[in-house]
Amino acid sequence: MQLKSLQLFMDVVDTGSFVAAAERRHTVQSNVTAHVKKLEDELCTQLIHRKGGTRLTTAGNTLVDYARRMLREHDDVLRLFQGNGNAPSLLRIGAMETTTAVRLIRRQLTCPVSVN
Amino acid sequence: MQLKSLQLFMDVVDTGSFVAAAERRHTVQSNVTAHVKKLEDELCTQLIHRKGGTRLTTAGNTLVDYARRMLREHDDVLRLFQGNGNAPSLLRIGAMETTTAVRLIRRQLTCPVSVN
DNA sequence: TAAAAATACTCCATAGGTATTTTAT
DNA sequence: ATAAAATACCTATGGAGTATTTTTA
Repeated sequence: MQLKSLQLFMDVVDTGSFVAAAERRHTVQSNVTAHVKKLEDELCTQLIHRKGGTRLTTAGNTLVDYARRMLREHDDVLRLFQGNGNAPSLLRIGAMETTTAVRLIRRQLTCPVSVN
Repeated sequence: MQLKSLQLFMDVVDTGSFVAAAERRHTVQSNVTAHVKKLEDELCTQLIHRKGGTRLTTAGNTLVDYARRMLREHDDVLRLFQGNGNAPSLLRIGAMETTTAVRLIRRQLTCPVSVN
């Protein structure tokens, strides 16, 4: 089971549709379908009725409670760790050439870095 | 962040070494290293000191609390959903030919299925 | 020098995407 | 007829493994 699947599942629950959930998470509908389906396979139960607008099954309703708690913990730990002690909060980047700047922003920045 | 990473992180914490954690989870040491490293990258902090036997950093100690809660919820939901109502609890497989039986057990069984 | 962890690399599963088909209003 | 979900298919990322190198008691 993946947190990402639970997240997408909750997005479907919140928005009421797979399409809307995909938009909210900046992904595509088929990806949402795949994640929910995987959850359903893992738990061997249908979680969402797909007729006449999405509606939670009993099992789905049960899962919601657990998903909320787990995702809440996840959010908490992320918020706690970002902006922690030794990590510099300021990122300054300088470049002489436009092309260089373009190359700089192509690098995926994960941890905050200071360039002096 | 993945639950699997948190699980392996906790295994290191519990066993005191990457090698032992790998054995416990039936995987390899380099995999444990990769998962813990990924967590450290995501949180931009070192979680475990690797000198003189593994020892938690302050950040690692903080993470332990969250990891425990999340993994506990995960275990709970799995236990709750296995052995649920409509899923048959008995699996019976029959085959006339040895080769057929061999092919049968090659199929990864996820949800419980009854074959009559 | 004998362990444990890091690193380099390979391979394969699968997540994420596009395009299409099916289903239901 | 149209909007949403399922399905088929493709590609690329990254997880899991082997082998090796570094590290440190």
